[in-house]
Amino acid sequence: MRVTITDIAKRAKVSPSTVSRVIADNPRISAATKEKVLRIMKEMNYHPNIIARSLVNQTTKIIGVVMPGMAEQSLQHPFYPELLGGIASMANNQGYKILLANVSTVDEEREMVKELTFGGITEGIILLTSRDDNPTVDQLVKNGFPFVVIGRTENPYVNWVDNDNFLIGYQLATHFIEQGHQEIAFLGYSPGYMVTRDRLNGYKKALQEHNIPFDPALVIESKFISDNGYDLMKQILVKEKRPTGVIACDDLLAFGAIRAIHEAGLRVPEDIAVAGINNVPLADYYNPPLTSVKINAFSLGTKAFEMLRTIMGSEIQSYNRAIIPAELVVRSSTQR
Amino acid sequence: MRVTITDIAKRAKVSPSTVSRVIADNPRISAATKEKVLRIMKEMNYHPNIIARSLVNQTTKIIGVVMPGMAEQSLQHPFYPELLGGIASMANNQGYKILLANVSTVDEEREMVKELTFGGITEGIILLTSRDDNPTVDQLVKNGFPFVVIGRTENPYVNWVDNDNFLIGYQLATHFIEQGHQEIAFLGYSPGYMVTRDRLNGYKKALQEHNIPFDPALVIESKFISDNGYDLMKQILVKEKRPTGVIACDDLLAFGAIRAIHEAGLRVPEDIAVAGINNVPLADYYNPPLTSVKINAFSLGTKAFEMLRTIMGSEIQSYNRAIIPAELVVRSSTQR
DNA sequence: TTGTAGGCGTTATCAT
DNA sequence: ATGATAACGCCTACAA
Repeated sequence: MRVTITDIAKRAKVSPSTVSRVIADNPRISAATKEKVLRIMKEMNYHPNIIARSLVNQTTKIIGVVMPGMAEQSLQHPFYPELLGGIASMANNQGYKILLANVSTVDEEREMVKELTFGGITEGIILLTSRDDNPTVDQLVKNGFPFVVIGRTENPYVNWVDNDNFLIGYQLATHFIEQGHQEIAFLGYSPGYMVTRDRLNGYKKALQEHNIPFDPALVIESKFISDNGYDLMKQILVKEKRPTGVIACDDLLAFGAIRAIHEAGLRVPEDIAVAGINNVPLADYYNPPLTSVKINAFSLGTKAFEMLRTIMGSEIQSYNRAIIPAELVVRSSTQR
Repeated sequence: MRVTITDIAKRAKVSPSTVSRVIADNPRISAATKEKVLRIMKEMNYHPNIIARSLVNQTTKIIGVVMPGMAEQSLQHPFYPELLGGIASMANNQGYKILLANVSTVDEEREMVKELTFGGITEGIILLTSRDDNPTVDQLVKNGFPFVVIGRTENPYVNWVDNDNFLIGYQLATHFIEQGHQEIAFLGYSPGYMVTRDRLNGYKKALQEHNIPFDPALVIESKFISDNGYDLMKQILVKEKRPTGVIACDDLLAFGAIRAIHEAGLRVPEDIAVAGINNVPLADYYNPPLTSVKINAFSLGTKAFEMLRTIMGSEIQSYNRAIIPAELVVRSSTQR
């Protein structure tokens, strides 16, 4: 049996409320009893029951983090863990704990969010998503529950933090153009995911600004995060008009692409320059080192938590957006 | 204000206990009232308060996962997220939620574990650790709180799941020896971490079995997980007696080492063969593809949860160990 | 300064 | 089949 406030009270010959006051560090208590109670608490190895406290306070100091398909693949990607690290670090030193929810299907997500919101166990939610049509988001909006989305959504009534993916696409494409490229393939476009759409649009904008016609044949679709860059690249290599540059929507895609290029007897960057996005640790170690875009996932996480706190603490409704700057990291894979 | 069981009761003109019975699907209730209550619950969008329920049930359906230094670097490593995925997937479909605790210091870890155990919020704990002297472990043992360690510890009174690191070291070394190597460096030994010690011992055993003298000069120490394989390898390359093979305790270390080797104008595997451990996704994409050991982190996670459940559900004390088999994945980096 | 009593939302026991 | 009541462990007016 766990030791409770009443046990302490009995032993100290005081009332439970007195003990409670000691715990709360209430000033209206004599130094003597305070010290005595404190001593006994230590003796009996007392620890307050968080559940009971939550029930009366209506506050749990827990936030929920909902990740899609974690069990399967998402967490495999360095992007997610870094994000999580950011959230956790911020949450932790503000005394919050993180309830991690991995959901594999949209239905699961809906149910999970329902539980987390109505169940009273969670004070706020951070939702990782990048899909356009997320019913969960609409649901949360309807309930007026405090939540923040990481990844841009089209629903205007949400608080979100994200990178400027349009800018990322734009900067990458500009970088290639400045290096003299005209035929630049875009690898890993995934309709239904705003991320890749924004990036593609940025890419188009850059082309347009330099009067380079946009060629849809150079856009290769794929699932958002996947390791099939190798196959995608082979699709490109068989075409008669070979691009001189490749922008991949993810570093893993880029690595696969490079392998395909090498196998075809071509060199990177001399024959085809390649860049990725996300700047995974190994981008720097790869051969050749891969030009990429640092997404600052950790900051995305910390910012998201910060925003959530603001929302939770405030009575006035507001819809906030935060853009975490991304950073082009140029390495040998795109340098002549 | 959130809608409670009493609100439902009033509206349905029944007592709270009746509503509670409906929720619990108690058979001793008339179909009529049951249906009515159910309907009103839906109408009013009722959801049970998990906190209140936990308080009376003394059960939360939450387990804690404590990771060291997550905020900083651990989570960066593909190993951890995969582990987490395994735990989460298992937990989820058994109706458990995961409370994620990232701790950066030993003190923090101790405090966190105290809160999680005595606070009553958590029914069991999975502790990720690989350090020998973990006071937290001793503490948990002392309290008789259900917990499972991922990573072997020396304390005999713990339940743990791990790979057979001795075997991993042994198999890797044997593989090198079979390829004709005699001078095999061991990169990334880290005293204080059982993992690397076990691996080193396995390596020694293999040497011994083949009558190859053990040369301490070939063992290069480093912090457990770090990205300084490049520098470590340079230390080796300046030595007069150059090894023909390198076993790195982690793939990232191996990647760095390969870069150093290439920079020195040598080839992998022709001049020096290199293998890593953990089989990160990019091992396969690297140039050359890296021989590594698949750790099956996901299984480590699922098994850990399974074990935890067993412990939580059983009154009889027992100390269980589970070994998740690792698997040597031979690629070009060690093949002539 | 300290104690008493009521309540947070639920479940479980005992009546009816 | 249903209702009243106590309890889970803690907090907080209100009293003393």
